[in-house]
Formats: sequence, C-alpha cells, structure tokens
Amino acid sequence: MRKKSSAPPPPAITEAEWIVMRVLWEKAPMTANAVVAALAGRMEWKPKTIHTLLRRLTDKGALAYEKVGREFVFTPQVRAGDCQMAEGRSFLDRVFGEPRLAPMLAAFVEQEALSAGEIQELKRILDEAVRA
Amino acid sequence: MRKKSSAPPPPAITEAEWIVMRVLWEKAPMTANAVVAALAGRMEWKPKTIHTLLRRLTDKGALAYEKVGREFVFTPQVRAGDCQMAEGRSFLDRVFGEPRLAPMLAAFVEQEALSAGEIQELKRILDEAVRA
DNA sequence: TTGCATTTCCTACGTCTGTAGGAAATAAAT
DNA sequence: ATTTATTTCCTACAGACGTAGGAAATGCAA
Repeated sequence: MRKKSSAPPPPAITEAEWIVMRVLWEKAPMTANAVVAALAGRMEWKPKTIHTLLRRLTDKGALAYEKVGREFVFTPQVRAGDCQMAEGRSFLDRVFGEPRLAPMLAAFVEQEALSAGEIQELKRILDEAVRA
Repeated sequence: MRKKSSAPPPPAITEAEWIVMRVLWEKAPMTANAVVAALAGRMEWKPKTIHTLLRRLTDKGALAYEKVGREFVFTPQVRAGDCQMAEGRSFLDRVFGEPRLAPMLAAFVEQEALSAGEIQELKRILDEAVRA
C-alpha cells in the first residue's frame, strides 16, 4: 500500500526536467555522465544543458548527490508517483477547473480520442482498483 | 458526433489564460468589462492584467473581437474540447512519457487518489463510450 | 464642437525556462 | 610535485509569462 504522501508537496518540475527525472527514476543512482549518455541521441542537448538541469533539480530538492571520486552520483529524493499526482492535479485544475479525473476522461471520450482497446484497458485498471 | 479536429492545432494557452478562457467558453460573447466583472473577487487581478490576457489570447487566435460601440466583444475561436485534448496529450507526454491516459489512471489508482464514488463515475463514462 | 470619461494600445519589468559558455577546482597520471 | 584531463560552479541570455502602468484614441454628453 503506497503511502498517502502527506509529506511536503514535491517541487514543481519543468518540461525539460521531467525528461531527466524519468531517466533517473528508472536507473538511479547515476552519474551526470550516465545521464548524458542515456539521453544522447534521444535529446539534442549539449552536456552542459543536462548539467544545468541536474543542478536545478538538486537545488529544488528533487535530486540529491553523493560525491564519488570526482563525480557526483545523483538519486531522486521524490517519488515519481508523488510528482505525477501533484502535476496531474495541477493540470486538471488548470485545464478543467477542478482536480478530478472525470472531466478529463469525459473530454477524451467526447473527442473520440480513445480506441476500443484503450477503453478496455482503462476499464481493467478500474476493475482492479475496486478489487484492491 | 464531435468533429475529429484535424484543423490547425489550437494555440498553447497559459495558466492565467485558461482562467479567462473558461469564463469566455461559458458565457461568450462578452465585453472586456464583463470578463473583468466575472473574475472580480475570484482573482486578485487588476483590470489591466485581464486586458493584457485578452489581447494575448486574441493575438494567438484563441479569441476574436467585434467592435460594438467603443467596446470590444470577445468570442472564443477554438473549442474548449480541442484545447483540453491538446493540453492533455502534451501533459501526458511530459509527465508520463506517452500520450495515453492509462498510465495516468494507473498512477491515480496506485496513489489511492480515487474514491469509490469516483471510480464508479469513471466506469460509467467508459461504459457510455462503448455504447456510443 | 469641445471636454470628458472610458477603452484600447503600447510599453515595461522581474521571474522562470531552455539552452549553454567560460572559469575554477580537483582527481589522476607522470 | 606538475601537468593534464575532467568535473563542477558560476554566469549568461533570449523568449515566455504574470502582472501591470501610462499614453493615445474614441464615443458620448453638453
């Protein structure tokens, strides 16, 4: 049972920062260079850019580092799920005026943005939620 | 059957702009002053601020005005649903790395962020989507 | 037609974000 | 102990955004 997270609200993460957080959440602990390597090709970012993002994320408490040799090894200090929820609620508020999922789902349905397969998948997720 | 919107992608709308768009989508056509009045109390915005937002929204094509007497009467040029979908996909991409709803729903479930009532509501929405 | 009150138009400014460069520090090699 | 290669630290800068002020225009009243 995931904790209900009444802890301090996770820091706001910007678009570019989400990209580096995702690699960290997947493979941390990682050195700066490992992050650069993981993003090479996928992103057209100079290493300096990634270093800046790592520093900013560290400044805002989303990451912490430990010095190993002369390199820093970064580890997330916030859970992906917590950040996703915080962003999700803020998104729902901004775009739908309330923090519930229903209006968003309704909008997707209304716009015929869901395939039959995805509808099944969503139902399955909800069924398991009830059963849990 | 809502159109599938293959039209030009709706312009990006910022946080503050969403607030004014929501009142416009609800009660347009409206004069600038009507918008100011509608937001008075709810927002701590000076009228000038709202005027700026109306101008920026007009500049980016989200609104259009018609001159009536010496006032402008504003009307949305984009549908709420289209903007919500565009924002939604961009949000899902940014935060979950893919534009599907499933990971977001799974995150809400995982974080126990859904009441039993809301789960029922979501299921109902999906059931009607199938039946449509 | 001349003021006047109201609206719109243009300008501003600090912060955040994406994107990165150069300087300084420091571990490793010789 | 020096040199050198690598890492980190500090600085930068343009564009977007929140927030708004002052100037200019334009209907309306007298």
